[in-house]
Amino acid sequence: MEGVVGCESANSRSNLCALLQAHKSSFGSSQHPEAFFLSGSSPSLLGRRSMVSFEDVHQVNGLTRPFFGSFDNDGNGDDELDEYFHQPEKKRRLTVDQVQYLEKSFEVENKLEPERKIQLAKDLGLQPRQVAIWFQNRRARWKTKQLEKDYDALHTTYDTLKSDYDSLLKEKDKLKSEVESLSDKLLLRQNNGTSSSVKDTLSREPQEKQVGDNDSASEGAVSKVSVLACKQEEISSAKSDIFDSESPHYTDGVHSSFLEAGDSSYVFEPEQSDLSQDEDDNLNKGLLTSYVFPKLEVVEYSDPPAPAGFEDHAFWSWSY
DNA sequence: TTGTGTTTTATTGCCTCC
DNA sequence: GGAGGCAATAAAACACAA
Repeated sequence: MEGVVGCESANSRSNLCALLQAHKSSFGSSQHPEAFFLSGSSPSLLGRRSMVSFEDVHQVNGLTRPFFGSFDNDGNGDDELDEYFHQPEKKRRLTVDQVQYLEKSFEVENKLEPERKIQLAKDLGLQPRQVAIWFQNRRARWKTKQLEKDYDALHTTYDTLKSDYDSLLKEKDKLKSEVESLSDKLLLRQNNGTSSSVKDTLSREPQEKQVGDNDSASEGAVSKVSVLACKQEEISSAKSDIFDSESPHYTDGVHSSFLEAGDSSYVFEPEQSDLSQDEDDNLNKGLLTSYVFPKLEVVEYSDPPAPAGFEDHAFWSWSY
């Protein structure tokens, strides 16, 4: 038989050992020590830090006592008590049944009111303190699991957003190069010495398109840029789900015409583009804006989420 | 069998609440 | 000031590969 008597000599809050010894001497052979703790004696007598387990009193030679029953006198008498009280302290695992019972109780309510604790202890043949410790440790495990779940969910969200962002970035680069090549073409046409002004050239272009003399590259660029605008709107709305309107990352109401800022890269990137340096270019781009891309508006977009991790982002926050 | 990593039980110290 | 909760940690029990 293994008994557990834990006495914390340094514990000023509990004079448990003295209590136990005093109580032991008062035990008759017909009275089980558990009755001291479970039959209405105030558990507070034990003090908060006390740890006295009688769970193994009935576990003689590997026989597990029934823990749902009452604490009947097993009739072993003083010898067993003596043996019990002189066992070295040993940590004992709860039985599978005890754990299952506690798990079910935990599912119902993961906090433990004093009455429930006493009742559980009674049902399981454990000390109230052991039940409390089990719940405390169980809450800690539950919390860890929750953190892992939350982390996984956030990571999945992050991966999705990142892949969306990457594909948009590729598309943006592709469109950027198309815009550049079209601008070059336009410049070329302008420099070829036509008698008409650039403006005339530009204003003629829609009619050319209407009669079928279409520049497929230009048309493609228009449609693709429109697609880009739509996608950016999607991103904007997705972002607004994450950042609130007061977020410094979101410049509410600040919309720019595409290329108006003289920088075709501003869609995602704040850095300057080479194109913005050329004044003639700017003129042409302004014309392009008013003609080729008259309705294209782009919400200014903050820096993309860093791929190397998302811990630093303000929107990754835990809530319980 | 033994070394090692993981899980479970229990303690300690600090904090908050009443 | 006592009771109870939590984080950190110790230590026993357990699992498992070599």
